[in-house]
Amino acid sequence: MPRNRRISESTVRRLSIYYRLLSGLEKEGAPTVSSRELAEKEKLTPAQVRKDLSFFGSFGTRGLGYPVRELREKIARILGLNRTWNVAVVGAGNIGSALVSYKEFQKQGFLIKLIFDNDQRKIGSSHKGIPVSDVSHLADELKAHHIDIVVIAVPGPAAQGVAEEAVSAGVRAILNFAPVSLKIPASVSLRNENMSMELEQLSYFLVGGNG
Amino acid sequence: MPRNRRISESTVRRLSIYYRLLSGLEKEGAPTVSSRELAEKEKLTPAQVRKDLSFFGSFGTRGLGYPVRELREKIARILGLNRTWNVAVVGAGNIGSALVSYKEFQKQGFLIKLIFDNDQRKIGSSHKGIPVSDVSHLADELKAHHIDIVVIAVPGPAAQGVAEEAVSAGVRAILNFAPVSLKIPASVSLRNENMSMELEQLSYFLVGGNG
DNA sequence: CTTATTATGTGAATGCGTTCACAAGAACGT
DNA sequence: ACGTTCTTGTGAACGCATTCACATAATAAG
Ligand SMILES: NC(=O)c1ccc[n+]([C@@H]2O[C@H](COP(=O)([O-])OP(=O)(O)OC[C@H]3O[C@@H](n4cnc5c(N)ncnc54)[C@H](O)[C@@H]3O)[C@@H](O)[C@H]2O)c1
Ligand SMILES: NC(=O)c1ccc[n+]([C@@H]2O[C@H](COP(=O)([O-])OP(=O)(O)OC[C@H]3O[C@@H](n4cnc5c(N)ncnc54)[C@H](O)[C@@H]3O)[C@@H](O)[C@H]2O)c1
Repeated sequence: MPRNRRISESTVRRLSIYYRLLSGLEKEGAPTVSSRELAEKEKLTPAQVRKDLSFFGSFGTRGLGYPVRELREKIARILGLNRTWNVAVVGAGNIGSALVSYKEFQKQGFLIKLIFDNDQRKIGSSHKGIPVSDVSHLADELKAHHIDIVVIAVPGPAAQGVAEEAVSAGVRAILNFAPVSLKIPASVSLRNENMSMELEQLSYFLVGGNG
Repeated sequence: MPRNRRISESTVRRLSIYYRLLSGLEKEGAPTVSSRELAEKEKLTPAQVRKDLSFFGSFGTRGLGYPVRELREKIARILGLNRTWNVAVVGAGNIGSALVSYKEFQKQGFLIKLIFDNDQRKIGSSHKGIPVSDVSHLADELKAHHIDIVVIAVPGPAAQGVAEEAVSAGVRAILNFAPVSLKIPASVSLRNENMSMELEQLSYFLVGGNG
């Protein structure tokens, strides 16, 4: 059980996948699951599943598999899903509104506490019970509400400024929907969600990789 | 210039990044750009940039760099961005509506031609000039309109069925927003956009990788 | 024309994630 | 109790992506 070792990004991504599978299995009442079963549900190999889990300990029983409930709980702790996180969304536009409307985030413990915009017509109105605040108070509000994660859903040109404000307020995790490369300290975790890029990957596949 | 060779997914993803950077540089009027400059704008090494581009040919001039306009056009051809693609969105909910409202897709050549839903109240209404069609005619309409890419924005339980319909209609590329693992033939290109997973990766980082 | 400078293109080296292969452990039937 | 079956956990082998390092070439200046 090589704890403390650096875990690869791919492994962490797959932990999310296992977590989702295990949640489903738990609802179905399955007591145990084998690495083979988990692998078949996604497009993985049993060895991959076992190796991933082995980085965090030995959770399985030889000849039997992994205890569903226990493993799900263990992964929840590893991923930090056994608690809640305070989230703020910046940009009350199409994407921002969609995110706020999405109930699953709250159920998973990602609590959207604040929404920001710079449009006076939107400020003061409310989305799903959460009032839209003025982005000019961003840093102060982020601090006051102990926001852990900031979601950036503003137009590209505004994204860098928002990111810097968030960082200055002590935020250590950003999910960015704007199609720009944010420059922030390495100590802040950044994930980009670039839908255009996804479409471009599909396009590349469709043309077969040559013009 | 090792053409025909299999290009890694990471390389293709970075091509999208280079394309965006080059588009910006072209607007600014920059005639050439070096691998070092490109690398600095993203978080890459110059060698990475050169290696990526070398898979497709020799576009640069030693001592000078790459011609911005030419390289952008070349990458556009490689990624299939020098043409248009017909896109259909299935699910006229929060995400589906956000996508349809997003003008940039059209500018990039991803033309959203059809929207589908199964809610009678939505069918017949229109989003941004595109009428919402009944999903029960999905396969026929996809064929009739020569749809290249299907975006799945329906609730998880409905996603697999939509994917199968799309595949049966000959669609070869799918962008899936539902948090499920779609089972489709390997000949169909699939990209998943799972926002919950992105938040979970951030959460993992915040807890430091241990419970 | 020569030298200094800059920057590409690419084999070779490196590093890292994935897969292999098997010893070891647990359950179950006889 | 014992053999059969199943499945984990993991060192080792493998393969692929990244990085290194340098020969090559173009430009510009003296
Ligand atoms: N909608 C999509 O489907 C889609 C797809 C891909 C990428 N994106 C990206 O997501 C981001 C948001 O897209 P959208 O469609 O929701 O845009 P939108 O225009 O609908 O919303 C942007 C919101 O941000 C607000 N805003 C602008 N500047 C601001 C600032 N400085 N501070 C705070 N708020 C500010 C605007 O008032 C608006 O309400 C953009 O960067 C876009 O490129 C969107
Ligand atoms: N909204 C978000 O921020 C968000 C975030 C993460 C993931 N997602 C995922 O994206 C998907 C869409 O989310 P949403 O928020 O837009 O949901 P939504 O409920 O707003 O929209 C779903 C739409 O699909 C339609 N629909 C349902 N079954 C259908 C079927 N069989 N055929 C055609 N249409 C059907 C519904 O009528 C509705 O209009 C879901 O799978 C959700 O889990 C959404």
